[in-house]
Amino acid sequence: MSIYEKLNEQQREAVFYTEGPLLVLAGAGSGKTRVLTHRIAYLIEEKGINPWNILAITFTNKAAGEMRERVDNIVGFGSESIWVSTFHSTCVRILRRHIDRLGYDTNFTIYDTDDQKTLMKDVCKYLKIDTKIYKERNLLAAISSAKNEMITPQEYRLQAEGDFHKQKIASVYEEYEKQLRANNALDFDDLLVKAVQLFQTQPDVLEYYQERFRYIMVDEYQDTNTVQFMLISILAAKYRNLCVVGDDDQSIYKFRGANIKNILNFEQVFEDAKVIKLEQNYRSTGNILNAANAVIRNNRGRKDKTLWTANGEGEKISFRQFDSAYDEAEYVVDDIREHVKQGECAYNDNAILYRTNAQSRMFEERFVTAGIPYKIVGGINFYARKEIKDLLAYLKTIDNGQDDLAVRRIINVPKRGIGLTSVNRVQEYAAAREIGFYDALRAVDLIPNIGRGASKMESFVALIEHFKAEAEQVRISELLEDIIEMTGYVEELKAEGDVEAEARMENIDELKNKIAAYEEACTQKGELPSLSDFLEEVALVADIDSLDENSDYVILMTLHSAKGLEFPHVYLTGMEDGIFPSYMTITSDDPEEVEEERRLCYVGITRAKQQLTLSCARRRMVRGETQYNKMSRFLKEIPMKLLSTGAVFEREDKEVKMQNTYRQAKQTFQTKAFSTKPVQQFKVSNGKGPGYDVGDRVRHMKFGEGLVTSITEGGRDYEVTVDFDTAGTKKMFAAFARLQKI
DNA sequence: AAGGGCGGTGTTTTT
DNA sequence: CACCGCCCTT
Repeated sequence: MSIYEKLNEQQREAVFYTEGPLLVLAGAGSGKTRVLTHRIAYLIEEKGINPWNILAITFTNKAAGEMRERVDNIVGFGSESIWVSTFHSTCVRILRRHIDRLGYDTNFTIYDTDDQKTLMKDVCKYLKIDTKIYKERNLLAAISSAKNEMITPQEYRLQAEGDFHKQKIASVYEEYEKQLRANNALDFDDLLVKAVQLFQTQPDVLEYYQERFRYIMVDEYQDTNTVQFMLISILAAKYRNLCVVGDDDQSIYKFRGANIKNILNFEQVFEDAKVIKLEQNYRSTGNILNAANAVIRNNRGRKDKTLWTANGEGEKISFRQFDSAYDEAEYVVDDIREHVKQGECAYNDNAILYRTNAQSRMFEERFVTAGIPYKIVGGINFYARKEIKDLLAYLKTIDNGQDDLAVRRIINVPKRGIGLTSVNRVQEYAAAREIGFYDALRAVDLIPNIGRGASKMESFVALIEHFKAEAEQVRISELLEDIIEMTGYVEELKAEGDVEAEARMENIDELKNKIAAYEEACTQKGELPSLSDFLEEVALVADIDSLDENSDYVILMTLHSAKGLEFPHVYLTGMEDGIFPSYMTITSDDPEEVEEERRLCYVGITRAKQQLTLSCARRRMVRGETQYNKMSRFLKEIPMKLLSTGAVFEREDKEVKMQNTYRQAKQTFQTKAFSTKPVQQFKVSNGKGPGYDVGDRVRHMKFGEGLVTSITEGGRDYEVTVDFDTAGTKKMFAAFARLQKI
């Protein structure tokens, strides 16, 4: 029983409150994962609930794995039969069993963003839609939000009454759905939508899962969207043992349909819901927490709460402004190297966070030159790389011949002399007869006007048929080997012989490793590895899932990816208006948008346990042109007293003044939506200088105490000469030396 | 059929 | 800057 005594009062209350709807408002770092794991343990150990009856939904696969592990450590048995997974994985698992009820084949394929775009191109071509006016991206976005609100194409059509633009989208939506179905494919949103539809239309299936999932827990509830809400409400409708955990201040996924009302109105929807607030933070120092609180306080429409901590104040938050993004990266990388060198921390205690993926490049370059191990999370997903998608398309074709997209992707990869004209002929033939592309290909001799393309296509079909037969016999790893061998895929890359081809081959090796790991895992679980299973796993992994705590590298990622994680030292970079908050949100007339950015800032700050460094650059290349940005408005929301005095702030020398005028002129020119107030700059107390003067005694972290003998202005920093008592005379840059006046 | 070159365009953020 | 689509050449 003692494990529950280590929890604080509110945590314990949440753990013991097992029956009926429960909303746990858990501030950042307040131990919500602990609550969830202990709650599961409590259900099993103390309430005698069968692990089989528990469903826990997490935000990432990684979080799911960790939760299972932690429960395992507490309970010691039965944790493997708890259903812990993400919304998407949960739905796939259910759909694999029952989607035939909705007229799909159970070996459906999952389309990623890339596939969706390809399909949308086809749809637009077919409907003769000018993609200059209706961009694929926007069409897909419109469809996605419709799906997130559970609006079917038919309903969309009805709502579009009298609106030409919407009617156009309705037609696209209809055709898009039709083609998905024809390809026996589901997109990401469909996974959720079809699961809800399944429950809505198949009472026996619903009954089964309601009986099974008597206790439901949802993590990161603030980021659920309408479909997800419907899914859990319908599942929980019978037993009503629904526990949701979240923090409205950390809702950062509105752009993908997250509905903050799900958490704000939980008590209205479930009138008898119990609400428990967790406000004690165990993660961060007082200074970090106060900064976070100060920022988030500026948001309206949030549930009132203030995080507090029993941890000490800790170090001050360091803030630095640099001339360029290049300088910023240089500083951060050097700072990390220095800390590690001093033995203060390991590389993987450091995380660099930024608003957009593009910002990672600067840092990457610096890390490469510095020879420091690093890992960039996000950006281009491993499984979205060309070579990986190609090989997976082979596997998909072998697994599900109805996936036209996959077949068309590989029919001429590597080159076999099958051109676009031939492919189009087959496509037309298939469309006219309403059969699949591959099926048409099998009967290629019946297709008119194919000419000499026919024989090439026949041998392609023969190749695939060979693989299909083989797939029945051998393991996936062997199948892939054979695909590579027979198609000459790697051979072609070898012939290219450049760095890029080299990287692609490495990726292919990595794919082999992943397949081997999958097969290994299956053998361990005593299951038979299946191609469909593997492809499904692949479709739903996020890059963040591959983060490995045991490898020592600096971690770089977007603020979004950082949600739910924590690091001893966090660098929050690119703190500039126009970057963070992003240009899109500050020019938007919806103030909610900036509020979401502010929540993102709150998430970023609260990732830090001990040290937080905020940085920005005056000048930065964005999309090929130099931008001059003001400091982020969020920085100004942080009280000065929380910031370290050693930080070098704005220097009003001539060059900078000119830049200021230039950028202000530029910004006023660009948009009037920017704040009309003059830029409020942080100032060092005496107006300029590094905070000490010639003749002052100073202290250095490593060299001890000494006398400042000269200060000269360098390019973008002061060069300080110090006569140290023990270490001799050193010249150093003020920004790096971090000298303290004594 | 395929590859190279040119111009236009555009970004938050992700399962 | 980097990607994509289009057009041109071979």
